Amino acid sequence: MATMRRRPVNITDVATRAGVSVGTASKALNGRGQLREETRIRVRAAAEELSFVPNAAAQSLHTGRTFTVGVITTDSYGRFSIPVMRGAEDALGMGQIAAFLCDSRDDVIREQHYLGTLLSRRVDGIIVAGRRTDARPPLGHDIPVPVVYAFAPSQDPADSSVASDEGQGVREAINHLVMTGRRRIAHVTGPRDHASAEHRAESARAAAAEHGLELLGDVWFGGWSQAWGRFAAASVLKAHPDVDAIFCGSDVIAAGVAEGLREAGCRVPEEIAIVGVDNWKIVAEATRPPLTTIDLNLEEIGRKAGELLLAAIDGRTAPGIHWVPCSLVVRESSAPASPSRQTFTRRISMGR
Amino acid sequence: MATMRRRPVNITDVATRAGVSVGTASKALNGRGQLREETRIRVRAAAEELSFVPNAAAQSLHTGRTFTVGVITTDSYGRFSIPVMRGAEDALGMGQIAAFLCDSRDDVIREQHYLGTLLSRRVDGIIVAGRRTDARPPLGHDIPVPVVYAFAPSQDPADSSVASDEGQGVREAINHLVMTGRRRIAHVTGPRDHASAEHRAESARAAAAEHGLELLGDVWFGGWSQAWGRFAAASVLKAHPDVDAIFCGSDVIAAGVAEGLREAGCRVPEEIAIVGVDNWKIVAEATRPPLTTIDLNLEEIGRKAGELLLAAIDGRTAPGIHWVPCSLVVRESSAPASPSRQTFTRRISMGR
DNA sequence: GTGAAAGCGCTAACAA
DNA sequence: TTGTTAGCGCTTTCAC
Repeated sequence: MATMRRRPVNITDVATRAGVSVGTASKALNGRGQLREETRIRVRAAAEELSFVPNAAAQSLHTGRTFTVGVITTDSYGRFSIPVMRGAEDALGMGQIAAFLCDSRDDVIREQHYLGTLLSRRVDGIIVAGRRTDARPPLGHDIPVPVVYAFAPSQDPADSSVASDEGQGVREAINHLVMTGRRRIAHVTGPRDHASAEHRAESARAAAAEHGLELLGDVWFGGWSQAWGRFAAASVLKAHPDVDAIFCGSDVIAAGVAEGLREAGCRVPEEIAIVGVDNWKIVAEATRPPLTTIDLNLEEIGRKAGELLLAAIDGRTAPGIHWVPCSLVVRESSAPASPSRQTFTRRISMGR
Repeated sequence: MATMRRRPVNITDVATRAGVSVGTASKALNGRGQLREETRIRVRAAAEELSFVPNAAAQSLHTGRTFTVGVITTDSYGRFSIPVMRGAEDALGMGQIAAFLCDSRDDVIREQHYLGTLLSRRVDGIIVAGRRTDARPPLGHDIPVPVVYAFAPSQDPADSSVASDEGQGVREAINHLVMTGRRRIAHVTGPRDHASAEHRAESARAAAAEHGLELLGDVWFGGWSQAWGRFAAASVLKAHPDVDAIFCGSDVIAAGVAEGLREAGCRVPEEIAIVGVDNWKIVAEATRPPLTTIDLNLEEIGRKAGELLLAAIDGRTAPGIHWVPCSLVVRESSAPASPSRQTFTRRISMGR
């Protein structure tokens, strides 16, 4: 029930109620000092009856710590920041430390504003969760509390950052395709001027080269949309009728590719395998067939960031970028084609 | 750059630097009292040089206010809570008031834990953002700060809640379908035991009845998945070949229905119109054709909740459920069928 | 074992 | 116009 506001219960109230001094009450509640067991119990009972909740602000005035961290995210939509934050929360001791979530909406002014807000609240540290995978400018200079960058690393190598090892993830995806019998691999991805697209493309080229392969048509840059995926599927089929796998720069693109292939009468995964990136379940699991995809392990990134922040708060800083490996989540879209079927379908494809 | 932690600058440092007393420094910085302009400037300069940021905890000790509110969400995924929170933030004065975001992960224990955390931080108020649209148990009894429930209203009518007027939204959707020439409307939705599904279904029945219509096959309950939408599309077509509109309980279901219809060779919107619920853009805009859908106006709900909370903090409580109207977002999936084409397609459908 | 008192950073009332 | 002081809620010596 929405109750009338009243002066909060403080430790003096508790002490009075228990018939002791505030000092004693404090000791009793925090289990410090030498107290008679009976007293301790009496104080605790009084606190219970009055629903006493200690004032964290007053405590922090003393300890110099607030047991609060700030999380600044540039990702309004929350798809990246929520998992990161959740992981961070886990690391930060199951809520022993609370988190201020600030959504900067990718606006520098807002970000600085929030930085001020956080500093005035004397947070013990700050996690900056980005949306892009390319490095970002540092939050500021001479920030008096530790800062850890999550997902989007800081451009300053002296900062602590946690990032996804996409190179390794992409390599695993390509290896997986090759090991399940695919050799004619195309790569369909986002815009050429997005660092993450370019970076994944470079990794894909390198991974293919390790197997003595070249990507069909090098890289198909476009957009992050499902529509681009559909369009690209048709284009790739036309230019390379013998394609047997399409590695996509995102799950959304992959969903579009799956749709495009299906409409072109192409069977996935029998004729062509698909692999995406993100493991965004709402997309990956709803696609037909469900997508094999690279999970960026966002929660793990958040957890690692939380751990690094805790260590830094504790005085043990660890500058540089800490890479978190990706995991390949295998679903139906990349099931190996059986050899016999493979030959059969290949012929079909060739004749298209 | 990650800088070494050091004792934060306090107002005493500023005062010393400016050669005045702390009281004077306080007045200068807060623009209170009578001061010589020159002094004010000197103090401000000192504060600037030292990068002084006032300690909000110490301030709150005095004012009894923290200018901080808590937002407890049960929605781990963030799809509902993020827009709500963003709206709330707007209302809370563009960051003059900061928000603690606590993700209870739909767990009562966690929720109570966070409640304690928030109360110990002496938040000025709490917003509880739910995921379901049905009423939820109150956060607790005798909570010493105002609480406003957003999206999922409280079961206690004495509480302040902000909810989506889904009945109105559904009515608008059905009216839209009827006004664009549809008369044989089916309703495909989530599980029968979900309050929001049952509630939307009831509204759909009532709205249809206002036009003297009955829903085809009453209501098709199932799941919230795209797969159910696909399956349902086929079922509805089979049972009612003359269906000319399908109103879906969510955008995800609607996406499945669209897919199912397309695969059955049915053209949308020429033969059959589709309307969804959520205006979840990633789904609604990616569907072919893009979905007409009911927007629950989550941001507006958050904004309203923020306003109510501010008023309540100010002593002006407003118990009861405050309904926020939904908006119908019209896209291609419900474009009116041209009369001639309508006749043509009808015949096709009948012959299937 | 318990109480009294100082002090954390800040503001506001009062003194000078 | 500026300085001094009490006190917000709490913890922590240090006396008793």
